[in-house]
Amino acid sequence: MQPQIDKVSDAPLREFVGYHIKRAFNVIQADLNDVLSRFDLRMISYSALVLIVENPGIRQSQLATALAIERPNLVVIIDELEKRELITRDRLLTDRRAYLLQATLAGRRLCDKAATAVGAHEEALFEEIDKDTRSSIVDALNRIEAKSREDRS
Amino acid sequence: MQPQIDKVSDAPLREFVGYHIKRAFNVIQADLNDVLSRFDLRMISYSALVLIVENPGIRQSQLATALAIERPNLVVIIDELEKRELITRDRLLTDRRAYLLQATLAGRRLCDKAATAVGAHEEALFEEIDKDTRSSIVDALNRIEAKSREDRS
DNA sequence: TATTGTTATACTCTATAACTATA
DNA sequence: TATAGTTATAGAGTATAACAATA
Repeated sequence: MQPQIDKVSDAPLREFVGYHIKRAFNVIQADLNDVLSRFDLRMISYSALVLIVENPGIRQSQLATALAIERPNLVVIIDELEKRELITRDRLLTDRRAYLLQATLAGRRLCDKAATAVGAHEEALFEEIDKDTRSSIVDALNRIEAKSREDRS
Repeated sequence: MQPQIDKVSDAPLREFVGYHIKRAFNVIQADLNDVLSRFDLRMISYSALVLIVENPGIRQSQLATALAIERPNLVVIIDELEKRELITRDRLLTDRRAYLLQATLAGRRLCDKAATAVGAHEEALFEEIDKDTRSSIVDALNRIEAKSREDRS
């Protein structure tokens, strides 16, 4: 007799918290990109826009570091935001190698609208989870992040 | 005067739990792939091997569904596991379109060794987080996953 | 000599259409 | 006609090397 499976069990993987984090993140990312598509943004271009709004005059290299992506991969993202006139890219007068990034009024407005939509989407996803649980989750996730920084040092 | 940024603030992004989940997941994935590279496995091929060990006789289409990847993308993963003689791929006698996947002894042994290493790696990452907090995190993540399933229905 | 931003390129992951062999 | 697995291919996302301009 050949063995056959009726219902697939992923029990051994469910033992790992990381597995649950991956599955939840897949859901969150799909939802988020769905929300952001209404503004012609993706997760990465939205994050870039938010950081430029929050940090007027940020350099491309600083932005790449903050987004944890390589400098070459940022170029096309910045190109697009600039072409849509959501940001400006000006030479730094005291160091003409660098560009300073700033959001335009249109950029700040789009960022606000997108942030509201993203916030509503988060609230819907997390509505069953009370504030205390959320902050203990965030605290735990921050500890994991910190863990990797201490490994690298 | 041109505005310049000394220290980049990602405060607006940190408001979103999803942002923390993404950052933590990046750390977990990098660490996990590092651990698995010792066994010449990646996250996806390890997950596939675990599910084949746990579900002897699983079909490729069932495995693709469980891994949440498309059938074409599974082929190359299965090819590699078969070439390494970690799994066997046999025709189902009652439906000669389908393949049944089973782990070999070598496959089960590698899976065990890898699972031990992955478990140790998880334990190190989560050591500061007590059992109760872990299970409340897993519970919350499961609710988020369930949320997306109810949206799609 | 080192750094900022850029170009070219490659590798992984993922998604879709179309094919084959079976049902 | 529908399904299981396959092939080919294309699109994201990400990584490295090498370049021009500037420091």
